[in-house]
Amino acid sequence: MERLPSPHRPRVLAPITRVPGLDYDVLDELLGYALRRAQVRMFLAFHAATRGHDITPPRFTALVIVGANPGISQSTLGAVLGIARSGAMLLTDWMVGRGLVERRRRPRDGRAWGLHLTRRGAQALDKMKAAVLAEDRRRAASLSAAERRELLRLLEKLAG
Amino acid sequence: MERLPSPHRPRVLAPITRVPGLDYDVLDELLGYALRRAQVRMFLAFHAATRGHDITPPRFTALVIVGANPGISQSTLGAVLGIARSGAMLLTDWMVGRGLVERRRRPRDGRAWGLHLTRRGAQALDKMKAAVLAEDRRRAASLSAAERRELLRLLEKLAG
DNA sequence: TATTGTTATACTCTATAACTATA
DNA sequence: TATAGTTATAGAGTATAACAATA
Repeated sequence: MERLPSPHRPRVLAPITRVPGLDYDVLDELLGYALRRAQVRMFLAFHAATRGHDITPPRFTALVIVGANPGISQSTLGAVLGIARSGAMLLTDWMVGRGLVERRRRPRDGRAWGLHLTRRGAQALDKMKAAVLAEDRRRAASLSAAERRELLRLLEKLAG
Repeated sequence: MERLPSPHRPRVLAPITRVPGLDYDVLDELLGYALRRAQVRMFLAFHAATRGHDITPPRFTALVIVGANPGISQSTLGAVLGIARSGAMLLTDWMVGRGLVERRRRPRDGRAWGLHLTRRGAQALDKMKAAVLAEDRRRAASLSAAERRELLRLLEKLAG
């Protein structure tokens, strides 16, 4: 049962275009502001790549992490995403409700669930990964391959 | 009248630390994900620099833009921030309520307001700009000056 | 005691839509 | 007709707090 997008769902960030003739003052010297603008652009790439999948960056991240780390707990998933347990729970509910992930009881610890991709989840994720990666590269086409690698390196170094 | 921070206000993003021993799969190859992590780090810098000011990145951006472009309209301000008119209105209400900005009628166009910093707003903004810029640089101290410039250049190129 | 998952609740941000006044 | 501002309303995302089950 495909969920109809409500009038409020599309929620695509507008591209933050520079308004001509305006003075941006100190904003032009702030890494934080430059990061924000670049991130909005890459979010639009993400959105274009996943159109019609009802997916968001946190949801995609969660699926990738579950896929690469089968049996991970909801709490650890929340730690990866930097959100509270209650949020990780709602996110998991969404993945389970979509039939992409299943909760399995852990043999050693009756408190925690282990999360696993379903067959359908694995198939859907493979397609999404390819599409997102391709679009991420396409939107960064204004950079040379060397510049792209250098940007990734500097961002990693900055994020710590 | 200083507004008391409700239990919900602090709302500081957790630093997205990499969980050791976990496989991040394709996320490590995505510019979008690297940008997000770096941006969270720089947001924490912003938060540290503006502690106690009840300020957020959009509010700071708005104040800087009004300061550097006196007489700007709410709609244009919204365009800079990439938000709808209604949101620009609430943002302006906040600045006016804080005594940082005032709305002045325009002589030529009775529809639009012109936004201007108050004397108090100009003083507060000067302090904030200095603090935010210093902290932005401090958090990027893991980069050399040349790397910082190169990162800014690449981000500008990417954001378009 | 500490941790995992869960539920209930609250808040921020932003969107859409309809309206008023002015151009 | 078009634009600026305004108001009302709705939804997504995430937080805190309290609780039960398990460790």
